[in-house]
Amino acid sequence: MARKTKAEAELTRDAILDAAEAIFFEKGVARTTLDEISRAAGVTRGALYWHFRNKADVLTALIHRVESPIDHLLADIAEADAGERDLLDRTRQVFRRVFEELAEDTQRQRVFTILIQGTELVGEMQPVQDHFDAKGQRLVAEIRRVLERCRASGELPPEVDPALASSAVHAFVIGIHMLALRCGGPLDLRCDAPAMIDMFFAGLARGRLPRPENHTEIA
Amino acid sequence: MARKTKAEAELTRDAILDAAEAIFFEKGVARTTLDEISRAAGVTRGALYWHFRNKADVLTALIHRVESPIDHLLADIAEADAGERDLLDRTRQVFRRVFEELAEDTQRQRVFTILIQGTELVGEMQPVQDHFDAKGQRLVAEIRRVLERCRASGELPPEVDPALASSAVHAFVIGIHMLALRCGGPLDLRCDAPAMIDMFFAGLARGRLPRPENHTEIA
DNA sequence: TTAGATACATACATGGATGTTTGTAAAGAG
DNA sequence: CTCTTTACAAACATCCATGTATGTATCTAA
Repeated sequence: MARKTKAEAELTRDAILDAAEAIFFEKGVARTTLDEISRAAGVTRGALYWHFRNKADVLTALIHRVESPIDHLLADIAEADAGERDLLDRTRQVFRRVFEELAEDTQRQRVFTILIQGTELVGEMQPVQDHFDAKGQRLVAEIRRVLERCRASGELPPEVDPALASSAVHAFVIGIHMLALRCGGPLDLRCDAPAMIDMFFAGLARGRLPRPENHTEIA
Repeated sequence: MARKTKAEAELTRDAILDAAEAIFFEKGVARTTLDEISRAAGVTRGALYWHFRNKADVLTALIHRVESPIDHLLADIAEADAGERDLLDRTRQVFRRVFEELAEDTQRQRVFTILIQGTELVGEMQPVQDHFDAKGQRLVAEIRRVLERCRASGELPPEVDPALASSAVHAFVIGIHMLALRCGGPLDLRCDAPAMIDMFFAGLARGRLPRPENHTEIA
């Protein structure tokens, strides 16, 4: 085969990564073969093994293509930290921007989705995934009804949107699960998680707590 | 081989599930072979294939062993909904209990960890996972410093614990990513995510917003 | 008591993905 | 201009996990 120039070689490398990103995204990493990737990139496995050592190497290269958003966050926070006034509000804006920028960057979205994909539930396990998703939707709907009643009764301030808040509760609960259960999870289920729940609900109620004797400690 | 009685057969089935749970937990689903599972259970693959159709069937059986915590949640919320007063506070207690009970149930913890495991980063991808974990820790530390300054300056009420709140922000951000990026993600990055960030920070500040003109809309 | 079903173990058949090796035509260095 | 290196393609070797088929001893029901 005709040897390519350096620029062309870099082009095929990118093509391989693009193909891997697309196939990993829709089939999951474990169920994707190196032959599929190279074939989708218009080359053979020979090319792939020239540029990468194995599948894991391809994946790490994919990750390195999108600069870590946490780095981004850290830099922005440091910048916000340098200012003098409205520090909290500027930090809020930093976090807003993280998601606004992620919304524009579909490549980063795909790579993150690949990394997040739990247990490769795609394929044979798809019904399980769908089942869990449906349960989540029902949960959000229930919480929303509760929060609407709370706002009507004045337990919740009127500026809190029940629809948004219910989704927020869902996200919060999911996030706590992630941090507590995933490897190196720095969160303690017994102590941190309940305290964080209290904090979140106190924030929703703007700090207006009900009767203090109603607070149950761990039995 | 001597045929077992029904009770004994059910025992080997449980042994297979126990073994699968342990090995899935430490090696991930994709990198675990059915031979490992049956061997760890003290039987051969013949027994496994008698009780289950394939690996996915084993995994679904594992999931069904722990009743869905979302069902739990839904039931508890419905129960709380039935009451008359302090609805918000009782809902808060329901969510507290979810994590308190999860903390006691190590089996459910393992199954959930198996399901959550992202892209089977175990094995060759472990350094990537560790790298991300470290980044997360640094992020929490930075946020904590910012929140401490905010509390000192009065932007944050004194009852908000910066250490806890920083971890909460982390969990919240992770959860939003999950809901927005994962299959069937019901969250919109452009609209919902920033709004939820605003809501969270407003809750931290107990609704005390800074200058309103400081709120940036999506550029 | 016996015929069939059960609960496995064992052996086999197969594919399919990986890693490696070899071939090769052109690029690039001197 | 040639010699080496590059950037792959193509063929090979190998293994390993899966699925299935078969064997078989016991349980169980009639």
